[in-house]
Amino acid sequence: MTVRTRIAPSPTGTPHLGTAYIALFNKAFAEQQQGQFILRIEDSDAARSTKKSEIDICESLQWLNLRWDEGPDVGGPRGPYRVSERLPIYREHAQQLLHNGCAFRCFCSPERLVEVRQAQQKRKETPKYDGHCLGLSPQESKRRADAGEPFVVRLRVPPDGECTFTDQIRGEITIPWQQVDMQVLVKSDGFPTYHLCATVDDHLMGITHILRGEEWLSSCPKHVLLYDYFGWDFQKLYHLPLLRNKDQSKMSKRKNPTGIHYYRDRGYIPEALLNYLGTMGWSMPDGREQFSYDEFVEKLDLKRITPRGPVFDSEKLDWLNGVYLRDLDDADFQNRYLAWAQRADLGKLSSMLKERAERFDQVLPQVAYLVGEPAPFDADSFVHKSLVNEDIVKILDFAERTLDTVADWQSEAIAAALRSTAEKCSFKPREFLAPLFVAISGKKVALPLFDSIETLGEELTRARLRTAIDFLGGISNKSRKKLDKEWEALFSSDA
RNA sequence: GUCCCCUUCGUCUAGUGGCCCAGGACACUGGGUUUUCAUCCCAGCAACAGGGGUUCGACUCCCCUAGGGGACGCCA
Repeated sequence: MTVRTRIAPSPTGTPHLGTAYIALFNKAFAEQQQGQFILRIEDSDAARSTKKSEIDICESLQWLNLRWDEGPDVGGPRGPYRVSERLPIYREHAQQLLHNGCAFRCFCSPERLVEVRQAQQKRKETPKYDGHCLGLSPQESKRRADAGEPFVVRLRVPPDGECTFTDQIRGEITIPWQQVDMQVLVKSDGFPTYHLCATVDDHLMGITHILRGEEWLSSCPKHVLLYDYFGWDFQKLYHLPLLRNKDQSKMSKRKNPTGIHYYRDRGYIPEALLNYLGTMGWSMPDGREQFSYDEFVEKLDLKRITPRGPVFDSEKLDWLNGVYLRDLDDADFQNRYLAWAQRADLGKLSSMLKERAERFDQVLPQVAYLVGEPAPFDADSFVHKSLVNEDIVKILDFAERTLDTVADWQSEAIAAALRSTAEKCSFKPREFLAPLFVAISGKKVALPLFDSIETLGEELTRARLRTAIDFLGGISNKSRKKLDKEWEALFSSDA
């Protein structure tokens, strides 16, 4: 039996480091076993999935050299490799479950579901579906569906007993069925949920080993049940630990740069990043911390994966990247850093740069803070005639939240969003923008703010804002709460 | 709240009952090499969450407590 592994990202945002982490282990293991590594695009959330995100994901995995043997772009014998192109397959399988009584139609309105959930929470019970439509006769169920009443398909779950399965990293795990919700398998728009399509596709695509994030551990019983209902053999499961923030919580963009592009744009080289990711929850038998991807493939032993969630330590990554840079021979180093600095998006700034320069030697200093690190702040970087420290921190924090909502990362959209926030919290645009300018550029004089932000990109911008906030003393839990409230008030008054 | 997972230096980790009064790496501190800086070299700091068992012997096995994390969506 050939080993087949997969990674199934959902194209709903910027490519995440966690995806690269999981991809690395899947790919390396498949390669070691002379099997195949598959990329499947899990675009089962029609509302949030975007083509751009899919392209970004592919591109960032390619940058890391984590190429796939089968996938939406390269095809393969078990395609198609996009959930949205496999709808008839899921429909057929859902039909089968319905037919066997392993699943049932649910006609409950979203409003009712919310009510039920709230009542359960009030009674301190585990929120889950109350089984309202469980008792519908097949005839009744079919009649209502045929009459055009909207419905979802839910998984039938045993009322008692427990589910036992094996995670290859942790051993046997037992979860009471009472804890397991009657999961929606098919949404009212006819799309499958993750649980249905992932299980069906993993089987149909011949996946033999599932290496995925630990967040899936508690939904395993649903997957076990589905495999049981279909009569299929279950894959070997490996739940890799979740990458963590410094405070041990699941790595998130609010607390850490999580986008793969961020690391590329800051000049980490793929070899180093991959190497570092390979030391998260795993170690070489001989303890070596610097190793190439090929060495990783050669020595990878899934049994050596630890279940403990590792904190992503950017300082150690910096050190490792430095080691790699120093190992490059001089010509290589030159080629690579010049290639890195050769950024097409810098071209957009030409008109602004021309106005501000008489010679090329005056151009470089102007873009320095966009291409490289900005000058460090000093005591009076943020001093402002009408703003106190507290205002400035608030502005920086609100700017970060505002930028979160910008879907189209263009200077016009960025400008509009920030201006609107400034107005809402009754700052003059000039006041609101001043601290941002310093936070972004590190200087009092620089290229226009919104264009700088556009060029910097989302994560780099976020990182600068956060650095500035830290420089100003950070945000205590107490003031964080206050800011949350204030933001909430501004935001909801919008509606 | 319920369920599940986890618990070795600040951080990443080695350790699968005696080799461990716990080893390596990052960070930090001190020293050396170097015209500066960086690199490099040397040294130092620093951990088995707590409590019960099991055992001749526990970092390693079991139980409890505590702490951390995750899940509880017509998101994945």
